[in-house]
Amino acid sequence: MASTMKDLARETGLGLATLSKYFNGGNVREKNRRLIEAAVKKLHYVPNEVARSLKTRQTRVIGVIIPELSNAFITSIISSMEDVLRRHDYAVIVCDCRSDPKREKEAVEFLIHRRVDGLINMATDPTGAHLKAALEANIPILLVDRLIKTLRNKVSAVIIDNEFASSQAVSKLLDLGHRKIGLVLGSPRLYTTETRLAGYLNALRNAGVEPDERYIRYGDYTMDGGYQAVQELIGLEDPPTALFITNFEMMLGGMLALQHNGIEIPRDLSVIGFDKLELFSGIFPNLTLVRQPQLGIGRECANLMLETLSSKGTAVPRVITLSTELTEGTSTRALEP
Amino acid sequence: MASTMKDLARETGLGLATLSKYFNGGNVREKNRRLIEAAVKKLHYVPNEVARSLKTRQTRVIGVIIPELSNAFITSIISSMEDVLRRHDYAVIVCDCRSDPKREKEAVEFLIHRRVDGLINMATDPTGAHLKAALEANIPILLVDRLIKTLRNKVSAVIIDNEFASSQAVSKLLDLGHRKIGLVLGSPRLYTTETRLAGYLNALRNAGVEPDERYIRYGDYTMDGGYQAVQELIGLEDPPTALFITNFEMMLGGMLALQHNGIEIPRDLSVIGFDKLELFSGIFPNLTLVRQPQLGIGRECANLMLETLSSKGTAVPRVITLSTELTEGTSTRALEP
DNA sequence: TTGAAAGCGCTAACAC
DNA sequence: GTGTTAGCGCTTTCAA
Repeated sequence: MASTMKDLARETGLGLATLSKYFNGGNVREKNRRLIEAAVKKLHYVPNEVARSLKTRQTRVIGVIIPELSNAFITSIISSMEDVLRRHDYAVIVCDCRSDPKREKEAVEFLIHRRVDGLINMATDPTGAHLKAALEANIPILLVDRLIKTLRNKVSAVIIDNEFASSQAVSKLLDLGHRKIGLVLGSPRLYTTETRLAGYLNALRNAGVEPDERYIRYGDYTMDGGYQAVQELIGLEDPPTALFITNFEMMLGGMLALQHNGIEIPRDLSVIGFDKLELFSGIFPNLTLVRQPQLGIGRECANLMLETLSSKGTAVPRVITLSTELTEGTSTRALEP
Repeated sequence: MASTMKDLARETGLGLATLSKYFNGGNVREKNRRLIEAAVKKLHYVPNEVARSLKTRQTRVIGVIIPELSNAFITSIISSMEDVLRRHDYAVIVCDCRSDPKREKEAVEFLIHRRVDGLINMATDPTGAHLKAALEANIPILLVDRLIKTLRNKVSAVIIDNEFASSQAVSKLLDLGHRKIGLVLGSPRLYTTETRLAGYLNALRNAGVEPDERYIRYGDYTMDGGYQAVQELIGLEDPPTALFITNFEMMLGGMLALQHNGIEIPRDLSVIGFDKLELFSGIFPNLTLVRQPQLGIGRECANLMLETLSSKGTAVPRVITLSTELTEGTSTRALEP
């Protein structure tokens, strides 16, 4: 059986209060500190975080709910987030809800029972219904990547400037003379889908180009979806001369579709993609793309959560918007008149 | 403030024991059960798992320590593992140690403090030194993917039959008439590296082929490493006619190297790879490869851990070896004499 | 600075 | 079946 503070008290002849103070960084007489340290070593004492949690009413655990763990964009965020959090002695419980709103809600409940100190969520359910219980339980919530309208001003968030990212990419294509620009989006009601669409529309309108519905496709953020969407776009009677594909998986699928159809980039079609993931920089080396600061997102999440936690409820919800970068490759070219 | 069982007791007029029994699935008079359910609803009662943990001495938390979260093979294991575990009301704390033995050891300590019920570890440190504290604390340990020699018969494990997988792949190449077979391995001291090497050597020797050291390269399980290794192999004076590349990342890197050198598969070189990851089945569609049952590995891990936990220390350490599958594509061909 | 004692919310004897 | 009670291992007043 593991030894407890009581054992230490007996061993050292000190009181519980002194020991507790020692472990929590308080001042203890030099002689006693040595006494304690010796006893700790002798008895292999390890503080019991569970008991401490019960008393302090904080578990130092953050629950993280994500749509998919098998997604490089998400794991790189989690990875950097967990790094910062653990360095501050917070543990991370990850719940993968497989993009299923029902599972997502269950995960919230699961984590509430566990009395997590905070919740970080890349939301699957765009209505935010799943977070109601956490809101009522007064658990700090942090949204990542996807805002939820009904929770505006109620919870903090770390996002990227989707509208700008999208309009910047599209403007780039417009500048090159393209007018027929295909857009491949994620699933319809998602925050990122809607904001990226908005950026696209803005850019077109600012350039005096009337958006054409046929050029807008939804690819579910999956590779198959991207393949399908691009397939449809290039099959149009009056196909686009340029493509903006708004996530990594769809980009891969899209590239395949182009390959299968013998369409060469940028000779036949200009393409701007999304997300640079190290692993694949080699495969399609020269794509022009919108890069999100994954590591920065994770870090900001961790820090914002830490800040919220240490403010003990006085913190006002805050939205941190990180900017993306358009890195130019060789997958776009000017449209000859 | 959240309500407690005491509040429920006051509300219902029942004793704590009755309530506790109710929540733990015991028999309660029908009238009382209704009383309790009404009170739970009214007071928004949520059981406090922390208090329960303190009393029962089990946290229902499993600590998982992995070398990298940004690795599709690993996340798919974790994903299926977490799924099963959460269904049994166990939470998973994931610690990514970035393939750093120091961080790995810290993670073990971190999790011990948290009083996790069990530890699942894809080990970075092949000596197993990091697990000593957990062993002493009598925490059930489960190794995944990589065995540790010094812990033999002391801890359970879920692995694949690396030797067989490797020798099967190499035999396949031998059958096709290849004698000069290049092997790209992971980092030198890793379990998987050593066992896959052993399988390679066995297959060669069984076929009466003397292994050639120049054909054996270490690619660190990274894409760059794979690129480099393949680059070296094809640059040899007497280059191999076939390649066996023992993980997914190195395989990608290797394919790139071949591409850059204008080497066509299988015309110029036969290749067998490792791990099928859905996302990329489209990119290199017809590779012959060794497939590991990732989902099965995760599931087996979860079940074995659950079993160990419910046996309350009476369970004998057990190694579960799952088999791989060699799926034939079109990346190999018979060597013409 | 230190010690005694109360209590965090729950479970599990034990007695009824 | 149900109630009473004593902890689980810690933190934290309050006095000394």
